[in-house]
Amino acid sequence: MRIATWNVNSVKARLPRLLSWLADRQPDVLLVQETKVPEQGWPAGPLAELGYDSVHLGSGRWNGVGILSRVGLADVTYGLPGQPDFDDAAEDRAVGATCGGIRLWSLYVPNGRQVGHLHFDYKLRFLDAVRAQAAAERAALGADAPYGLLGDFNVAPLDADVWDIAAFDGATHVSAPERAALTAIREADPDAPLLDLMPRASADPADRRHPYTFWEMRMLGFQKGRGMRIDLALVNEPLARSVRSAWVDRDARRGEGPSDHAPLVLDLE
DNA sequence: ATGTCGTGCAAAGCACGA
Repeated sequence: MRIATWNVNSVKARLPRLLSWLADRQPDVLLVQETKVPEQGWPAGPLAELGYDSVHLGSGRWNGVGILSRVGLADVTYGLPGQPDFDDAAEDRAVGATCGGIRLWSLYVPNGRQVGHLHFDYKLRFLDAVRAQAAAERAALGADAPYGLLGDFNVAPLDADVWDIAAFDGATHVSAPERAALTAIREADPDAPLLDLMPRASADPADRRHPYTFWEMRMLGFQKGRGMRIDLALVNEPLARSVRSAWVDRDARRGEGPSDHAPLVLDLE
């Protein structure tokens, strides 16, 4: 079984690449973020032609999250219970479902913009809602139920997860409060922490590069190797023990018209 | 900080978000 997460940065602009990626890589489940389409723009038909059931949460030009599955798609939850609003509205940043017996969330954590910005506080509150939901859900499902929070967290967990930590002095994505919020999600149950699965940088087992998942479009970030590992898979032990390999599909960042994010792929036993 | 994208408006360039 193969599970992947990918911030596609517009499902409309990326549809040809998305469909060819699905055909090539054959994931059983794909969690997508930043679809940037309302419901009527979701390409359920073309995805069904490739064998995927899908659900989508989107209402406009920003955000939007979805789940594609060919191993079942049950108990769908649209949005996080207790999710904070921004500008008096709940944004389309979280959808959960059970696929092939695994409880999964597709998450698009707010960017934060600048440390101290209203959006930064919103980001921290969103992360806290993720923590609360995961804690409640895991308690209800039981310790043996495989569970994973996947998506674009917009937080680099470690200094090594950005191309040059010195360039991030005072910036979002690496600040102490963001990392503390991430740790709080992982360690909500100290007896059963979620693991931040560290992928390989590519499908090549010998690849020793750092496994970035995002490179800025501006300033030729990819070409200059200026990446960040901000797309994460936080999984519990029952799911982690079945993961044979985790890798970033760097090739999906190459060529004409890529997303600024590469897919993160988990191959399970 | 920004050399790039993607979106939608009411457009034929701009504002916004990342």
